[in-house]
Amino acid sequence: MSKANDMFVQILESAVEPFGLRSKDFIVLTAIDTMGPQSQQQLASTHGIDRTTMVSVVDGLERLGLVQRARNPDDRRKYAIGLTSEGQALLRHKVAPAMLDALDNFLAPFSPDERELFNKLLWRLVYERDSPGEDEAGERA
Amino acid sequence: MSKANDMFVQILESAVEPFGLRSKDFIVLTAIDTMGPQSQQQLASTHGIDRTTMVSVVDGLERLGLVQRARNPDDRRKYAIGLTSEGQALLRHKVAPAMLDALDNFLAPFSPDERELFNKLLWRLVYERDSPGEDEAGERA
DNA sequence: TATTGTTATACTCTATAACTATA
DNA sequence: TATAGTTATAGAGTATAACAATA
Repeated sequence: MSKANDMFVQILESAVEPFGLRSKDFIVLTAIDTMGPQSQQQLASTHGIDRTTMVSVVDGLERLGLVQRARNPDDRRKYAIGLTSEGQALLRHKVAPAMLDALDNFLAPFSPDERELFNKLLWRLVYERDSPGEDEAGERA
Repeated sequence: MSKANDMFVQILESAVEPFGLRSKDFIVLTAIDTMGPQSQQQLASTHGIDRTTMVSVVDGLERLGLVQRARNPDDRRKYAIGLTSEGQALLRHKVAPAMLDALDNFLAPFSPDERELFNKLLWRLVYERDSPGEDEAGERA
């Protein structure tokens, strides 16, 4: 399991590395492209990233000219982190295709049916579970 | 994938934590119990752990009285790290069962057939792959 | 008072370099 | 000269605490 995940992570990291990105950057760019401009808190909490870490992630993306920090006029404490046109173009035409390629490479040992099956099993493993930590009364010493 | 692995790791770590152990410790203890006394280098390289890290892993296990450092008489540079009787008893009767319990808990969403299927798919994902990095000539820009 | 973003700081994990003793 | 073990050190990566601006 962990070995497969290590390969998975390394393949995805290698896919975005030529663009000077980490997989975290891809996640953030995709979230903005999909959901629209968001605050750093939203971007952080949605993806289980610490908000202080998100500062440097956005710093890096801004330095690359891929996102821009605009203030949210409705709540001036928040930013509205949005994609620049360059950021959107790079994500859609270069980075996302590279990620899809990498995922395809990772799943190369599987047939299309097996890919679907594997995905379903993984999904159930994560989400089809009794409320975690709720039945700890029955734990063994 | 990574989310499932995070759960996997956390469940296994929680299983050995009551014994004051980390999953790395379990791996080392099991390796010694299975293969017999080994040098720190063997223990390290076999499981992709750095040899300097292995020093502190063995330090911790020795402090807990679970392993002992004996010199290898055939090559006095090497240790022969062996289990103490306490270490073997704890591993076999407490830690290993806790690990099996944890694994069972992790795979709870699956039926027996699905567990076997999932294992086979994972195995193929890791090992049924073209020699990694060999066909990079065909990589895209 | 609480929240957003920021900075400085600390902590964990791991890797590198240099040393010793042995081969 | 090379290897096993050790130590000190440095580098990621991440988390905690405290602060300013805003709500």
